[in-house]
Amino acid sequence: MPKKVEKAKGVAKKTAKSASAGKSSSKKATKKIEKVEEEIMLQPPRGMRDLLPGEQPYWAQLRRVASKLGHEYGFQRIDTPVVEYANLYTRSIGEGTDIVDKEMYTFTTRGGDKVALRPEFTAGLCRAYIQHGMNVLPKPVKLFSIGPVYRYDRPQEGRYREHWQANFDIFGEQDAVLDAQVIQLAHRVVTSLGIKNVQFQINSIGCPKCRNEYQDLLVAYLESKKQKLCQNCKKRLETNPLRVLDCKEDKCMQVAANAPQSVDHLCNECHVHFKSLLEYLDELDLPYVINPRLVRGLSYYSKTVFEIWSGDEEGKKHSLGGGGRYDYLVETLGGEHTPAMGFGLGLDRLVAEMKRVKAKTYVEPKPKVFLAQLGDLAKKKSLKLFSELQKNGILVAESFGRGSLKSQLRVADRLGVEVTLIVGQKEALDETAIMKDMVSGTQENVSHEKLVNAVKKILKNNVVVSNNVL
RNA sequence: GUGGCUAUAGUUCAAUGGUAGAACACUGGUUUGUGGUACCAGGUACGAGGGUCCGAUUCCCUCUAGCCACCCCA
Repeated sequence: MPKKVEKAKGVAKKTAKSASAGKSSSKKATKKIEKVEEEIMLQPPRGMRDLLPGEQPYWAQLRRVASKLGHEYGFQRIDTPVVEYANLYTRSIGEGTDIVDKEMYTFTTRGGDKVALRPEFTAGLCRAYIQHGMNVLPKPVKLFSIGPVYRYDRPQEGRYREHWQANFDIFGEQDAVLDAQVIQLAHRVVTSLGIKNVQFQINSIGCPKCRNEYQDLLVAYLESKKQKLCQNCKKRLETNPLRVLDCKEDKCMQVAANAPQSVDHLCNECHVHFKSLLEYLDELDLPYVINPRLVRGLSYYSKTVFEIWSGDEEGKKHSLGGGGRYDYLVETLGGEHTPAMGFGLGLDRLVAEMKRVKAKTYVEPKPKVFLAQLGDLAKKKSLKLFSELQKNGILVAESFGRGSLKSQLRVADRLGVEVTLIVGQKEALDETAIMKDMVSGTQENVSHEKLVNAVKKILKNNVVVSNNVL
């Protein structure tokens, strides 16, 4: 029986004990009690986690870098719902893909609608693009999103059921220069975070026309070697033959090594497109390799596909993000023909990587002034003083809930403030405060109206000493 | 979805077939309105369910969760 982890332990234990003491005679009764006291699971659902204050500096830095660069490249922020109708994804990502077949968070609403938590951004963006008639906007339309996405996967390092992505998509432009620019942007985001060891894997899977021709060739080839493939790949042969190229089984890799490659069977248009992309990339001085076996798990891609790999020393590599061109998706979903290109970055993995390389983080400015109070009257006065100081641009910390001056000063010290203002009964009565310089230890009495300037003066003098926060 | 390892205070770790300790952290105090250090005091834990046993946190089973590998991807 999958029972819950119970943390209301005292209660729960008593229930359990009285249950066993009462034996079978009171089974029904105990069951009822258990139901009433239905335990709260003091943990999130599997594969989901809290991002605690301690690691927010990494996330803040990440958000800043991503949205700043997005802005500089002309992207506009858009937020689409976390939940969409499930068939939006089955239609776009495609049946036969792992995402749709086994990783979708699908459920039925009270109203009977089949919906799903978004497994990625692109489909929702396309829906919004079509719905709001963005095709009338000057092209290209560049959209940027950041938020959680969901995959019902089995969790392990760097893989969560709820994870965050930053997503960049460009609609309405088919020129390969955009592909290059998108890849450049991805590169700049990652390197701006201080992550150095990355490599881009690039491939072209052609357009529907040449891919179908290629796929026929591939299937014919694979059929001839069918005995040598693993169980999974035998199935893939029916559902998603391209993925056989991606299989990590030794025998499949051997078969794949001699398989026809999509790059060799591109139609003229796709060939030219890929070639010019590579020419642009060569201009960019960016670490990429052509990986003819890179396929990607979403079936809407055409022509360019790419992934960003981080390689740490031990050769253990994992994907930080990926994307590609999807010239036919908008059309598939019912819009007008709109070439498009985009990519997503896995923020959880970027943060992990940032930690690994001890990347720069963004820390909110810390208060340099502490306001201590003593006694009822002083407490009343200091609440107002607190906001007065802040209105004048002085960040103030406090611990109003504490009584003794000693404990307040201890907190002040631990926060590393430079000035502590002390308001006691006496000061409260004559509208003054003791201004204590925490560095030198000296203190003086200052009237309320002179306080702001006096504090600013001390902070200014101390600036050189304490400017090492960021 | 498959396989392996793990599960003790907020955290990092101990010990034990007779219901558990430390460190750090937290709260308060060390005379009356002044910081670090030191000292004192205090609260908090055996993931859940079942079995073996006089007795289980300890042994066994199941579940759950976490980690790792596969798979897949971000």
